[in-house]
Amino acid sequence: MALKLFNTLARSVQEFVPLDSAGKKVGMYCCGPTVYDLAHIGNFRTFVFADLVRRYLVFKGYDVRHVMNVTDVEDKIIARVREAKMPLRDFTSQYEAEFFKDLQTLNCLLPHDVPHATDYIAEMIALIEKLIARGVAYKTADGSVYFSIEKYRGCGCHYGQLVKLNFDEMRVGERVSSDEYAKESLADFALWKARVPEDGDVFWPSPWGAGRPGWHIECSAMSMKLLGPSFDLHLGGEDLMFPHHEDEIAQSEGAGVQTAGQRFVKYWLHGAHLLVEGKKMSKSLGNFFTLRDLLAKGFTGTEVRYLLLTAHYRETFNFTLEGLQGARAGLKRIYQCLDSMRQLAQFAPMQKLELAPDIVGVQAFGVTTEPDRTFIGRFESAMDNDFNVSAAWGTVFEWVREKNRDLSSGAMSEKEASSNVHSLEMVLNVFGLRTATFETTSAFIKTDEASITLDDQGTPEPAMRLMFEREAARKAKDFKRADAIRDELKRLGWVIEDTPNGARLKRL
RNA sequence: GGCGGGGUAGCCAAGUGGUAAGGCACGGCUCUGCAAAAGCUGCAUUCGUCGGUUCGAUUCCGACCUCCGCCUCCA
Repeated sequence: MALKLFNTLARSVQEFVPLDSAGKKVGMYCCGPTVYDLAHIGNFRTFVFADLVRRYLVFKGYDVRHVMNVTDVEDKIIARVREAKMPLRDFTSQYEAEFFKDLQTLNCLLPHDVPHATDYIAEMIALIEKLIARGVAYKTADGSVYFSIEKYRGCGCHYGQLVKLNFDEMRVGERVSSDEYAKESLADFALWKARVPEDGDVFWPSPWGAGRPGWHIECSAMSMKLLGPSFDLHLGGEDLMFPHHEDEIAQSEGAGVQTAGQRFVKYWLHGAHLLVEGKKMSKSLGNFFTLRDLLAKGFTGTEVRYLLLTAHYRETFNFTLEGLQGARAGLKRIYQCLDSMRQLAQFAPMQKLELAPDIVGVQAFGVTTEPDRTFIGRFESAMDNDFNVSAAWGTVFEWVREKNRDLSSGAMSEKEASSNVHSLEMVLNVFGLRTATFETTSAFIKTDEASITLDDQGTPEPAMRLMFEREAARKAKDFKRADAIRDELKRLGWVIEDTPNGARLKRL
């Protein structure tokens, strides 16, 4: 089955065919964070989507190289650095650390490369020199360098590939009075900005004098350095289409480094923004959420991730706390099913957060079981259709109901359970949601005629003791006592479930 | 003003020229000492409005209403 995706370049859905002649290697670049503040939930929608794309490509058998930049020099950062009176790196590294912490909470795989803009100044300068040499960039009197849209278009290049632009409204020769720089045309954009006093210590030497890079050049320089002048996928939020991505194309293709007939990027994917409670996020509306805000409300990264992955990436998504509550319930349903099947298949407790995105097989009874190909196939054809996660979840929930039915009627063998666990974990792994069951299940008492055994998964002593006491009370038909213990456990944050095989303790 | 994306049950959200997936919430039932979990079951004669094409449209076309995004700060 072939993956089809919406390529902004073509404004249509296209079959994904990697540039690699072997059809195996895939280069993927995602515009990363600008580290001047904590990232918000909207930013993470984009990064979680990128992570999904990567995981799905790996699932499809591709060898993916994922690059995500960190923008650590830029106007807003410089302004904040001045306020904070801190060295640039000290300032940006604190937000960068928080960003990666959040990314991990959301169970996003670390990109293979995380280039920092400030580490690639030399590459940017080299690229700018190439652009000047080819006549599509020019230096101004103050020592800045601009990209000339007019010259670029003059060489037969197309500016306006991702968005339709109306050049009649971008009159050449006009000046924006607020712009302190002297560029030839309004549409031109800065490749290199000459140093100004407000920049403080933030500047680098260059052939045109001290200064700092423009906003777009870093992505061109770093992506081409790490993935080559032509690569497969470039993703980012929809707002980056113009001007950021458009300018990236201009700079990268304007340098003439691609081989004939090749583009800078073959497929551009843009994720839609999200609204919070139906409105654009803003601090004054009180609907501005960082990940830590949501964690403080008692939600987990897993739940947030799941919610972000329930809607199609090209649709505006309305993020609400009510939705998050619903996400919790839905996810719980899936994990409950997985958990019961694991129990039946007698798997060892799940190991903590595993970062490898590929899952080859699940071990049970010393053998690797085969997944349910029908289910996986349904999931795959949904995802192949431009990452139609809603349809994919539909197949998952239908399958879960079917498995629950088998589970309760006793129609599922241990071996089938093992295969089903394998199947569900493969799918959950693509969503980056494979790892969370250990958060819910913690202890299980098996109550045979002869003995009581405990399958402990790190449950604290008091909860376990109460579970035993309740089990004893139930055997003695002292239900009043048993119910009192259940309430007590609830106060401690545990819910107890009586199953045909014994009691089970779960985190609330 | 230009360009683009939407409006599907209480909420979220797929989808198709042939009569509306899935999840959450809610109600009933089964199971249970009681619960929980799970299962079964009920829950949009209808897909923003009005026209048109068609044997048939939520799906195609047109107009309108409305929400949102981008138009050089922005995931």
